[in-house]
This record gives sequence, C-alpha cells and structure tokens, in this order.
Amino acid sequence: MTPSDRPVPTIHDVARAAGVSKSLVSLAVRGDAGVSEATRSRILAVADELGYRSNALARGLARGRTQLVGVLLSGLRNTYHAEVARGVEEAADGLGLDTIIAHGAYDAALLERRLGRLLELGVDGIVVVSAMLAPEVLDRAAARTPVVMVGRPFTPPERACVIHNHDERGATAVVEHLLAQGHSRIVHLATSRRAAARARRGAYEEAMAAAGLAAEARVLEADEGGAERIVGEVLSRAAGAPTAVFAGNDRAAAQLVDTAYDAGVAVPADLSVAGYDNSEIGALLRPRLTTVDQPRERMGREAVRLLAARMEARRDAETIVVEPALVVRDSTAAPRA
Amino acid sequence: MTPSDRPVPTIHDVARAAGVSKSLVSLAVRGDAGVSEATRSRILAVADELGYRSNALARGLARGRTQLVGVLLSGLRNTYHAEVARGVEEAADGLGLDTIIAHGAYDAALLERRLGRLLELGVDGIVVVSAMLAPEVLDRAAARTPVVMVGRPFTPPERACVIHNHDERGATAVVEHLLAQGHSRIVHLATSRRAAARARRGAYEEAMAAAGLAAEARVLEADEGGAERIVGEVLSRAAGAPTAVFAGNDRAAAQLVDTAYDAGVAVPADLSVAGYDNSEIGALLRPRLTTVDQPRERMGREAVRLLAARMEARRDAETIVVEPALVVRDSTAAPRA
DNA sequence: CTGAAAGCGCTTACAG
DNA sequence: CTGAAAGCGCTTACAG
Repeated sequence: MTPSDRPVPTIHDVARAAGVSKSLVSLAVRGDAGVSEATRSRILAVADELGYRSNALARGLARGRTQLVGVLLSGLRNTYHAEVARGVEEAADGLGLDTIIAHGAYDAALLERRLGRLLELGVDGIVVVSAMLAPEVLDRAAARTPVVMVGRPFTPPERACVIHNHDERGATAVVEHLLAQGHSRIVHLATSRRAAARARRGAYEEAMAAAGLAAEARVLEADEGGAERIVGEVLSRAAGAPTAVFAGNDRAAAQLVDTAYDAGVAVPADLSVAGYDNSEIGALLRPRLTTVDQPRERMGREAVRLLAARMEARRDAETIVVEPALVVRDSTAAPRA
Repeated sequence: MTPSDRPVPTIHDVARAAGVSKSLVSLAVRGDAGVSEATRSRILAVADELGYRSNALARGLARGRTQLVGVLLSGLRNTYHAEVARGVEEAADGLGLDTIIAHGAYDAALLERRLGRLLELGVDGIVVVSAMLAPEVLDRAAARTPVVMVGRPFTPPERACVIHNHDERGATAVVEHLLAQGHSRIVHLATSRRAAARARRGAYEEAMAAAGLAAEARVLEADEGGAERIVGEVLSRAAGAPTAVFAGNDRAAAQLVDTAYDAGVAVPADLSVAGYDNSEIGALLRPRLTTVDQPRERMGREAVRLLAARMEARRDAETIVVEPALVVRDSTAAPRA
C-alpha cells in the first residue's frame, strides 16, 4: 500500500474513462500516427484529467528498451565529472533519451555495484566517467549494453569504447610554456599512478629532454610531501632550486600554492605553478592558475554519439582522443633574473 | 535487438537449467526462507554460471515497489548538494534501498521534468535537495510517493516534509562573532531572494539592532556590484567605511575576497569577511574563510528517516530544523585600531 | 482507424 | 518444500 490519496491511474483507467481500448490509449499517448486527431485529443484530455503518467517500468519491460542512459561517476565532488555529465545529458536529450546518474563515492567496489544496478535497471547504454573500473569489469557490462568510458585506462577494454584527452600534448604544452618564459629548473609534481598521470609525467620528461634539460627533469610525488620539499628548496635559495612546477592536476597545484602562501613564497614571483584540468578552483585561486583545459562537455557529447551508434548496431570498440588546450593565467611568469 | 553476445538470461532460463520451477528460482535468489539449503545453493550456482541478474523493471512492476529512492539536486556543480546526497545514500543503503540521482542543471523547468521522470520510474521516495521547486509541485509529487525537501522553502509544502538548517541562528552567530572582534561597521552582502538568504539577512538586521547598531545595518546586493562598492569604500578610507562583511554564502564571500585581492585590499587586515555554508572553496581560499557549517550528511540521513517512516504509513508532513555551527578561520579578525 | 490477445520478466498467493 | 496460475502496466503484431 502506498500512502497516496488515490491509486495511481493506469492505461486501463484512461481507456475505460474515454470509452476506448487499452491499446488505443497506448498509441495515443505515444503519439502514434494511426490514431485520428479527434480521438487522440479526447484521450489525452481524459488522461490529463485523471493525472495519468506512463509507468516507465512497464513500458521498459514491454518494449525491451528503457530510453535511459546511465552516467556513472567516480564521485560527486569533482566538477570535472559534473561537466562531462552535462555533455552527456544534453546529447541524450537531443536523442529523446533520459539520463540517470550514479556514482561510487570514489570507492571502486561501490562503483562496480552501482554499475550492476544500472544494468539491472535496463539502461540502454552507460557512460562511465571514471578510470577506477578494470577493463574486465567494463567489458562484462559492455556484453549487456553499450558502454563508453570517459577517462584514460591503463589497458584499454576490448568491447567498451574510450574517450580521453591527449595528456601528452597537454603536458608538453605546459612545459613548453614554462620553457618559453625562461624557466629551466622545472619540477613535476606527480599526482597518482593512474594512466593519465603517467602520461603527463612521461610527456614532461620527454619535453625536458628535448630541451636538453634531461638532468633537470625531476619528479616529486604529491602524496609524499612533494609540495613541502619544493617550497623548502625555494626558501633555501639553493643553487638548483626550482623556479617552476608543473603539477599533474589542479588540486595538487592548489595545494602547492597554499603551501607556498603559508611559507611566504610568492607565486609566481618566486615560483611559477601550472596545473592540469582547468577545474573550478583554478579560476577561484589567487593568483589564477595556469592549467590545461579538457573539453569536458564535448567529451560527454561524443560519448553519447558512440553509445547511439552502438545501440543501433553492433560495432567494434572505438577510442577517441580529444585535444586539450593550454590556459595561461597568472600563476606562471618569467623567473626572477 | 541489443548488440550483446547472447540474450540476457531470465529466471526462466535458470529454472530450466536447474530443473525447477520459475517460482522456486524467484524465491531462491531473493533468499526466501521456504527453500531448502541444498536447492537454493544449486539454483544460485546455476544462476551464477548463466550470468543471471534479476531484472529490476520486472521486479518493480510485479512488487509494486522498486526499493529505489530518487535524489533530485538543483545541479551538480555544488558540493553542498553532493554531501547531502552522500548522507541520503548511506542511510538508504542501511535500509537496503538503492539510490538514483537526477538534477536540473539549476533550471526550474528541467528540474520539474526530472522529478516527473523519477515518479515514472516508480521510486519509493524522493529527496529533493533544492529550493527551486514550488510547494505545489512538491505536493503533487508527494501525492504519489513520499517526498522530503532539503532546503528552505518560502511557503512550506503541505504534504512534503522539509529539512533545513536554522539560518537565523547561523547568521546571528556570524554577526556576534564580528561584534565580539570589535567590528561595528558590518555590512551584509545579500545573495538572492530565496528564503534562506532572506532569513540570514533578517537575522543580520536584528543582531545589529540588538547591538544598538541599527543605523549601521546596511545591505548590499551581491549581484548589483555590492562587492565592488564595499571594496571602493574601504579604499576611500571614508569615515563610515565597513570593516567587516557578512556575505550570504561562501560564493559571494569568495568573490568579495577576490575583488579585494585585485584592488589591493587586505583580508582580514583591512576587511574581515565571513560567509555561509562551509563549502569547499572556503577552505581552499587564502585566507581561509570564516563561515557557517550546515550538517549536510546528517540532513541527508534525516531525509531518509522521514522517507522511511512515510513509506510504511501515511503520516503528516514534518519540518525538521537542524543546528548550524560557526566555523572561525582566518578571514575575520579584529579591525585596525 | 480500432479492439482482443499474447507477452515482457518477475512476484505472490494458492494448492499440493 | 515445490509447482501452476494470475497479475503488475505496458507494447506490439494481428485481425477486422
């Protein structure tokens, strides 16, 4: 027993009230062509009056399709995920698909459970905005419904599609920007062991080597006190102290800026700092953060495009790599003479 | 035709493979008591081997309940909403309920449409974390399934429950904190016409009046250049220039801090700034923002408690008001002598 | 243009 | 402890 006033009206109630058959109501509410204009509007009027709403469960069960796409996010805290989700929703909307969102609160096991729930709900496709799920897990899901992952996997799944930005090019752009400003002692603040982080780090090392600065290519781990060490070196005014830092993401960059602030190290006067991801905090930070923008909404839209193609026909998994863009702001400047 | 390898197995396939009836499979997978241990484990083994997963659509349709609670957020950008959602999810999990999330991208019309979708999906209850929906809209939804709104409504709905923090007490705490620090020229930076903003503003005016500072109670609108005016006055060093600002939320406070930074006004030395909401940016900002914390996860959990009570039995709508807590950080200090 | 019938995958009394 | 049957609310050929 639901605690509602009156039982929820069904297609049956509408049919009886309108004096027609159930099938006709079904056709009318879905706007099928084979219903005369007069009958349709009469039926719709009755449906409206009764407060009839199509039951998505029954509809989905009968049709074998739900018109639902699931969006699975690592977690809800990151606005990066939110913007990809927006892209998905807009594109889905354009195709008459509805979107439901789930997330794993940054816990892989929970994430996998949520994925299972989306499958049980019979979504017509899933966009996984996360790099936390193993390729096997994605592939297993992809055996039941089209799946596209937005993010950079270590080993690409075989059946799920993948969309990610070109981390190497983004990282290279940052390093070249710093080099052009006259920096040579540029440190990389590494953020994780994930594939995207690794790609950025690798590109940093290559770009440094290409500039003949191989000996200077230094990598510190953000989670091992990297920020404190950098600030300490700057304060010590030692010969080899860094003048610039390329952090693997904006969060690490922000932490570094904070550490510098608390220690009295001026950014960018004493130390230039660049991040990656163009997240919201980068624009709120003072100085505003130089960073790399990933076309998030576009990635979401592309994901739906791939999904739609696979919903119609069986196709091979695809990988799409989109171009990032350097965003130069106030946290990077020429080093002191 | 879905593009999957093999058709998704149903209860029927499991029954045939295990040599039992469909009903027995149904009972076994749900862990019903009336199935012998031997049969159950045999059935489960077969189900597992076939990769059987219960179809949530069929289950929901047959049972009349989906075990699903919907969480409807104004939008995804705000981590405030995300944390309330976490509270909802944890509490729901404890009751064996699954959670699906939807949002309106800060657009009231879209939000209402999403609400309709959740209803169509047959969710067993809805937590609306938004103040963007009219009470009639909430009540209409509440006629079909339990609804609780987390946020402060202008006029309370009649059938939907409400949970919000005590804005008056939070705002009063901020003003009293500033007064205690020695400020008397405290300006309020108003953020919107919403009920919560109004309550905070009203409490500010009362607290100022109570301190005999009625003549000083000044309110500027954030969206009408309020921040610029305040900073301008501070710069002018005019007699009545404010020494402290209570902003209606952290976002407005952050903008004010930025405006001050860009104009060379030091916070808190030249101007103390306090916000409301204890959002993530408040802790990232330098100086760290003095603000008011709402117990977000708790609000989410309370919402589920109310929902659960209403799922079991028809009950009157309730309003729960939770206590906020002042968080003193670095953006407020005694005014210059 | 309209109606009767079967079926989507599950659950739930009801017999045995 | 187990099976046959009806039903949840819709859609979809199939006849007329």
